[in-house]
Amino acid sequence: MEMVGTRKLETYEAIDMLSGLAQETRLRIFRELVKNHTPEENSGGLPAGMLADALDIPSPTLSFHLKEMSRAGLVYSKKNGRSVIYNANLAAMNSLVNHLLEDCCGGACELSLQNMRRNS
Amino acid sequence: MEMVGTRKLETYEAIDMLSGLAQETRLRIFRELVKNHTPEENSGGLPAGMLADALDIPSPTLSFHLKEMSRAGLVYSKKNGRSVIYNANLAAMNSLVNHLLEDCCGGACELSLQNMRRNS
DNA sequence: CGTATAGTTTTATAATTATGGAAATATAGA
DNA sequence: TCTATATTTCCATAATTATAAAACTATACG
Repeated sequence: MEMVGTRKLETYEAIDMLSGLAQETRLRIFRELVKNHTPEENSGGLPAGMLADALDIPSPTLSFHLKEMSRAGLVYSKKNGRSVIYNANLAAMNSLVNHLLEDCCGGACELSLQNMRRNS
Repeated sequence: MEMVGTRKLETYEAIDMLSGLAQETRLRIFRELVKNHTPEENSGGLPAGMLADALDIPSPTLSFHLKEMSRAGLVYSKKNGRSVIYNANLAAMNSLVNHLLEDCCGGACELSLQNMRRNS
C-alpha cells in the first residue's frame, strides 16, 4: 500500500530535506505553498512573484531558497508564460516523515505510529 | 490520547529540531542513541566517550553537537560518575513528526496519516 | 522590433555553523 | 592529595549559508 510519489530516502536526501525545512524563511515558503496546494495537477501552486508578495521576501532571496528547496525535492515548479508556478511536494514530506520514523527512530518509534492513529 | 512527553511545538522549536537533525554527524549521533535506547528510564543511553568511539568523532566536536542537540531537545543526559550518559528523546521526535504533519502539511497530509497506518 | 514584466543568476558581504587542538573542569580511586 | 579518566569549554580557523542590489534572461504584447 505504497503511496504515489512516496519512496524510501537515502540518508543524504533526508538531510537535504531537513535542511530545506530547517530555516524560518523556507518553512514559511513551504507552508504558504501547502496553503495553496490542490490535489489536482495543474491547478494549485503559486507563482514566485505572489509568493514574494505574500511573504514579503525580496525576489533574489526567494529565488535562492526556492532553488534550495527544489534541489531537496520539497517543491516543484512549472513554467507558465513568464511566471514560474511553485508547488509543495507533499509526497516528499511524506517520505521524510517515514524516514524519520523508520530509519531514524528505528523500531523504537512504534509509539509514534500508535499516536498517529488518533488522527484517523 | 496524548502521548507522554509529546506536545505541540512552536515553530522555532520545530526549526531547532530540524536543524538538529539536518547534519550528517548529528543524524549519526541520534541514530546511535536510538540503537541504544530502552523504554525504561535509567537503563539505556550511551556515555559521550562511547559515542565518540562508536562514531569516531573527536570529543570536542561531539560535545559541540550534543550541546546543539540538547538545546533542540533531541537528546537528554544524566551524569553518572565522571561519565555523561546521553539518550535519544523519542518523544521529541514524535512531537516533530506531528508538527510536520499537522502544522506544515496542514490538512493536506491526511494521505500521510493514511499511509502511516500500514505499519500497524 | 521595443518595452514592460517575471524570474533567475551574479556578486559582494555578512552571519552562522563546523572542526578539532589545547586548556580547563569534574570526579573516581590510589 | 595526587593522578588518571571523562567531558566540556575556549579558541582559532575553515566552510557553509543567507541576504539583497545589480545585472541578466526569457517571454508577452504593442
